[in-house]
Amino acid sequence: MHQYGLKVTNARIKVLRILMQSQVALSHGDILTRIHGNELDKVTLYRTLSSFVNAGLAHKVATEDRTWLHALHLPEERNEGVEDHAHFVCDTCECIYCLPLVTEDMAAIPIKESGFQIKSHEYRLRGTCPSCH
Amino acid sequence: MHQYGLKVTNARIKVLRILMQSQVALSHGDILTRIHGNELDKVTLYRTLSSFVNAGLAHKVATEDRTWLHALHLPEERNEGVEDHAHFVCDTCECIYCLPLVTEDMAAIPIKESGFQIKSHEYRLRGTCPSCH
DNA sequence: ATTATTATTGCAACTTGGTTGCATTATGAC
DNA sequence: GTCATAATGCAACCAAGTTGCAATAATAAT
Ligand SMILES: [Mn+2]
Ligand SMILES: [Mn+2]
Ligand SMILES: [Zn+2]
Ligand SMILES: [Zn+2]
Repeated sequence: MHQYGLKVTNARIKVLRILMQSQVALSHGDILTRIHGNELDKVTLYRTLSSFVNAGLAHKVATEDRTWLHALHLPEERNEGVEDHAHFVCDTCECIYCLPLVTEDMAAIPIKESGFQIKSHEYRLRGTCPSCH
Repeated sequence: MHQYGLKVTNARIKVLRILMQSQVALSHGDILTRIHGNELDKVTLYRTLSSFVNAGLAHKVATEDRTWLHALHLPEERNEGVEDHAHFVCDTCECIYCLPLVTEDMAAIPIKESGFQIKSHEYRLRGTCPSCH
């Protein structure tokens, strides 16, 4: 965490652990309830999460119901220069999975000549996740 | 509008006109300010928009700052059975364009064998739109 | 055309997810 | 250990969207 320019605090250690243990992106509420005893102010959690995002440790995903989910960056993104990955939204459990899915080559082609200059892209899939069928 | 099972009202006519005239998806606020004199209750506008969505006349797109934009369905979707289209988000003007971009074949392949059952998908591009460069 | 049925509208109050200001406390450089 | 600076907790706040309900307008029935 030092290497990201962040002071090591109690709150950050707890939240980082929780994010590391999760297969899916987590909401503010998800994280709060996973904190034993709930002993963490909600504002502190908001600020902890955005410190992770600013430091480049995590990223956030907007959901359909106007909330943010947070997840650590994928290992692929750490090592190589992969910026964009896909997300899978489960219709049943509402979970959002980060998928190390390379979509680069898909991007430019279709609207190449239309005056849109593409810099990045997100591919979002919906359906049923492995643990829901 | 009758054909969609909706009563023809003043509010709906106004909002439908505004949506038809726009190249990009519009926010609640965008639409309110486009209404001459502002003479439309904010709740009525919310309900007008969701009546359009429920009736199958329009659709909504979630933005990064957790609000909804609304746009009429593309003509392609009306005629054929095209369900999903792509969106282009301009970094500069923040506008969101609906793109008649067929992404069907891209969907299934990469995570086919992973236990995810894909039902629909959205492809979101970011960059600079034609009127911003 | 008049009336009756039913959906739509407007207003006020409310909910929810998240932010801001500020005094207190903890971290890490020295 | 001392000190500068950043993180925390608390209360108040904000903005997008929702709900309840009485008044009103659109259409169907007569
Ligand atoms: Mn992700
Ligand atoms: Mn669209
Ligand atoms: Zn699931
Ligand atoms: Zn633009």
